[in-house]
Amino acid sequence: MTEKQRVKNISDLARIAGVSPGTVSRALSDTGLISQKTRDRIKALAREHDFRPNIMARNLRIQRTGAIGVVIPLGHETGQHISDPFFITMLGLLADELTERGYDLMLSRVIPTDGDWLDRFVDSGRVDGLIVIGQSDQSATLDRVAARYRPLVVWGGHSAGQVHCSVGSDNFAGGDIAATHLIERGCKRIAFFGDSRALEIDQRLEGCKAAMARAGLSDQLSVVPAHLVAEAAHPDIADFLTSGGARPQGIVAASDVIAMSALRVLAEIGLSVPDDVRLIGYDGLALGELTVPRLSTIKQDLTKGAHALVNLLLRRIAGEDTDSLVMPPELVVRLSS
Amino acid sequence: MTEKQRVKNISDLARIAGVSPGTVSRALSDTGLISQKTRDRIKALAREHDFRPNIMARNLRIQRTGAIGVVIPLGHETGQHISDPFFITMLGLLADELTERGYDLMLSRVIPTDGDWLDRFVDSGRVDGLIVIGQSDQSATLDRVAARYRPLVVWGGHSAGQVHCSVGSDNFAGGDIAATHLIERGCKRIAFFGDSRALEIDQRLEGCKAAMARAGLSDQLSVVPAHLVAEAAHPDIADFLTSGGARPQGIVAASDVIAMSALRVLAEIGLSVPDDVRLIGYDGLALGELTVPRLSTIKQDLTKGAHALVNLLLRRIAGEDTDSLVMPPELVVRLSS
DNA sequence: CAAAAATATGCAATCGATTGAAATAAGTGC
DNA sequence: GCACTTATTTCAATCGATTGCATATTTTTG
Repeated sequence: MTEKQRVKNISDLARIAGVSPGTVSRALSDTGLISQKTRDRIKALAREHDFRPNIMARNLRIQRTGAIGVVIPLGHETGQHISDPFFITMLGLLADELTERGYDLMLSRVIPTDGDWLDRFVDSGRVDGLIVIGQSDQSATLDRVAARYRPLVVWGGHSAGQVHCSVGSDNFAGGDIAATHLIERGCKRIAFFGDSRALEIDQRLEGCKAAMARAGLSDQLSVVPAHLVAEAAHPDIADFLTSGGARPQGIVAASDVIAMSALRVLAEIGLSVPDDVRLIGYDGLALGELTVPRLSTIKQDLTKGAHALVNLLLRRIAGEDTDSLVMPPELVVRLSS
Repeated sequence: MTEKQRVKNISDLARIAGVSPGTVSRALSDTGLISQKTRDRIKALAREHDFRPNIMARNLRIQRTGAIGVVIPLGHETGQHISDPFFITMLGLLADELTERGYDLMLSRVIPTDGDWLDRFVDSGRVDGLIVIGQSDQSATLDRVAARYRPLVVWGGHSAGQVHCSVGSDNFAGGDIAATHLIERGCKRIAFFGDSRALEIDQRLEGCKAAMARAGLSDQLSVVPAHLVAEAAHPDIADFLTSGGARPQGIVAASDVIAMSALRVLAEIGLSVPDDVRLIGYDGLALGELTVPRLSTIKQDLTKGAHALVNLLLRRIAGEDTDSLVMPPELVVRLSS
């Protein structure tokens, strides 16, 4: 009650407690060595004056920030904003994982204009480690930085010879599964919607191609480089579907959001899903449950992914070297295919 | 090339340059006083050794962190995750605004279990200011903390006598507009989908009630406390619509995501939108463009909102006192109503 | 009961950049 | 060439917590 003078640092508290600052520090941080009695007394005192040690000073001294950077590079996208629900899902999961482990999450969206964006972040000393969500078209940059900066993990595709540590689903397999599924349902002409400049998407496309080839339908695949951002994807898709070419019987969308765009365009031009056109998305977002018809999709286990990302990162921070993780994707058949 | 010894601090660089650390500091930070010549020389040297001043030390000395906390309290929600695209949209915009102004964004999701969650964050000294997205049911906590901690702004509803500084749209007006719109289209029985424990949602509901009262339809409004989280909202809505009560002619959903859930349930039970039931959402998310039929909604200008949040926060950090901002919502009529 | 061992606390250097005041160098006027 | 500004640069204290080492206090033990 009688808050004579605000206790602003460890020395103030030390004075009040009649001990040295060092003792207070040790007492508060439970670094053995201090008798139970004084420890309790100091802790009580700290609570009473609601004193919390200054984090910046602590960070400086122990040389860690307690924060992990989460970066979303939007290299191949001209659109300004992160509008893909995929990101928030991943972000929410990462926030959970990191919080649980006592780390803060520092968010940064980046539109890589030069090859320097990642270096700047890494060297800023703001974070103890970095999680990059999606390679976009920045694999080279990621590899270069990963070679000198250990605590870096990436959500996304895995490619042979890649230097950086990545976690993701097997995009090639996913693309293959998606196309195979459509083929099994009788589709011959298939369109792939997605911009293959991004690594993961390219891999999904390659998977589709493999499936088509196996079925002897290689020449039946059209590729539409639809934007990831919903608003931008719409015209891409509309142009393709109304351009008068042979109408696809099946569509593999590189993300659930693109699939939703497609769903709307199809409705607008009066095609029924799945009767006229079969459609399958990619990601397995909760959103896919809300569409009409509910969206078939290739599901990535993001919970497991976020968990793995954080695990690997912490091991790397500890100095360990870690392998990439490729998780199997899962076909979820709902009503759109 | 001959990187004899890594330059890790300002003193190392000072030694190389043959000047004092103070001079290096001033040269690098463009604090006048240093001759153009040495300044250029030191900057060149810094670039050459790619040296960047240690941020933690800087922060400690100048007593600011350069980071703004963004908190999403999920008080009234039992669901575990942030799955509302509204958040990512807001988050993306805030990231833009903050980055532009040289601040980092520290993300934190909180499930308030005690009344202490906000204090902990505020006192942690990790951030220079705090943006809270949505009051949830934590208005009291927000008011209490705002009384002692200036740099705090909240996205959400504004209520008379509120202590904390908020930015948001006029939820009451929005609810009123939504209901009025449906009434004008001939709806008499109207249902409101949303959990009114959250302040903003309660205000939207009150707006609806006002509109209904004006039209002499007060007894025709049913309220369904649907969850914000999409997965959880679905059964809430399905139960209501299939419970055999009089079917509503119009639905006001408290968010676009809830509206999407409703859209799906309506499709499942074979009701057509807008022919059998008219539906309007709230938020004005890009997502609403992707639904079939495209979603009518009450649009909040989130870009302006994010801009205002950051502006007000920075003014508060500077010591100024600021008023809350209530923005007018806008009716966007698409095809669902 | 003294010596040895164990435990508790204090002391002071350290992390790395910033900044007010003091010192030095350069420039100006007469 | 001297006194006097003015422009640069250096010095040293500071931000606040941590921690190796030294010292003081207790406890144990022979």
